[in-house]
Amino acid sequence: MSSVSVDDRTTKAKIRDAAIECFAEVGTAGTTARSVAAKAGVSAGSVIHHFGSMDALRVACDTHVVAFVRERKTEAMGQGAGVDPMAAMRESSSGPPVLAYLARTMTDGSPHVTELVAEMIDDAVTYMGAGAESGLLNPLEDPRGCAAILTVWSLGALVLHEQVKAILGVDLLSPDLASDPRYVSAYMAPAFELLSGGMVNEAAAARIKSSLSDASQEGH
Amino acid sequence: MSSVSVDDRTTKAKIRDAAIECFAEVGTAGTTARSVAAKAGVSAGSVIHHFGSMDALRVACDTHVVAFVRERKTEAMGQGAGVDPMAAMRESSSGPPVLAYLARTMTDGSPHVTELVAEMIDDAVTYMGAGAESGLLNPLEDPRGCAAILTVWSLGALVLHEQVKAILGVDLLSPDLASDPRYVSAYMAPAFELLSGGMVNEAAAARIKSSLSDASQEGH
DNA sequence: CCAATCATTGAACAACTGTTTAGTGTCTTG
DNA sequence: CAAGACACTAAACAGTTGTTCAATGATTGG
Repeated sequence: MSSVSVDDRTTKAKIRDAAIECFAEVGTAGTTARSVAAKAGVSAGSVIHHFGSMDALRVACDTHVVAFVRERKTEAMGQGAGVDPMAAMRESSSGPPVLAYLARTMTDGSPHVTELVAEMIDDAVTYMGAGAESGLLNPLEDPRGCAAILTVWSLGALVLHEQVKAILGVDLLSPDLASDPRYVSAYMAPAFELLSGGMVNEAAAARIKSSLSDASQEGH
Repeated sequence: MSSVSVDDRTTKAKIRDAAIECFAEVGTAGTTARSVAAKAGVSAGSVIHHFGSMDALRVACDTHVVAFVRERKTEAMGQGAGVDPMAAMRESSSGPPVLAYLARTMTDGSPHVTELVAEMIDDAVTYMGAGAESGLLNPLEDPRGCAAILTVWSLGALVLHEQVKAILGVDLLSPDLASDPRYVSAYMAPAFELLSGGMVNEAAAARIKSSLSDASQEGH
């Protein structure tokens, strides 16, 4: 077995993975060609030689991460709808830190990432439809709208993982998040309370809902 | 009236406001001393002269924005609890773009911003308590936890405002957001549906809840 | 085995960064 | 009115940035 602790990645792949790490750690503007080169164990010139420019490297990382996430997603969907579609990406300990990369670069406006978000909403619609059929979830008036909001909230919490850690003591990027008791008690429990009819009074909600639809009618 | 279209701000205040704009537009790492100077109509040396260093300027912006938000917050709380505590900051059209600044810098880990988030959670607890007394909201098992989750979701959506604009066609930073019919129909309506007991089936939620509390007990 | 392509490097480049400095006005204060 | 403190600037500084380039070593196809 020659593959024991031997890095058989291409130099280009090494550089790409190192860049993903850098982007995840210090952000898009903070990563330099030389820091990527140092982390990959090559020269700065080699980074440019393989990718042409730092912008192109950024694009290559975007497409690679998005493709990676896409794979894991379809993998996870094949095994039935879990409650947490992001668990698969979190728990893949090997390879570059794709979740941290997404959390960092989601605010930098990459078109690939925006596409990915749209796909995640599509997936959420599917997941929630399956949950409705199994009786876990109620049928919704606006399934796509609800899936979009829920996805944005979920991704937003991920982007704010540092704030979440400071406030709730929970690291949303931790690979073994699901088994963290604080995650269950401080994050999942309140979230479930809010989403299982705990927050807005139903009678009041009906009143507000009608006034909302009135207001949106005015707009047309 | 000598105040008609006369900028009576101190040079220092001009520089600070220009810096807030720059940070909001291109982020912490993207703003340079010269770009701030250009926007303020002064020289780069003057920026350093007034603030000592770029890091100190960043801190000054943080503290100023946080203080500004604090003022508006207590102002809004004095006038009774509205549904949207961030409306006041959004609609203050004059002055630097504090909301955009927060949305940009919230991921850059400033201690002042973290403090502010903690305060916003405190406020949310108060708001939600008032809502419960007025009958709009149900009493919650974990008021603080729910307030924290709701605040993180709300701020996360703000941080992802560019993604939200691309997906829902709604600009969460727009000063007249509340009167945008797309905001009402594409954001508020689904959010209300989710939070008014629309999503998780109550019977299923009860089952999950008990299993959640079991799991968190194991952790101790 | 030779030639040609490719990978890789260290040095050099211009452009930019934050910051310093010396100098010039412009106030305030005695 | 004189003098010192302050505001402000343009120029220069050292450091870092992305990128280029010439040179060397490795691979590979004929």
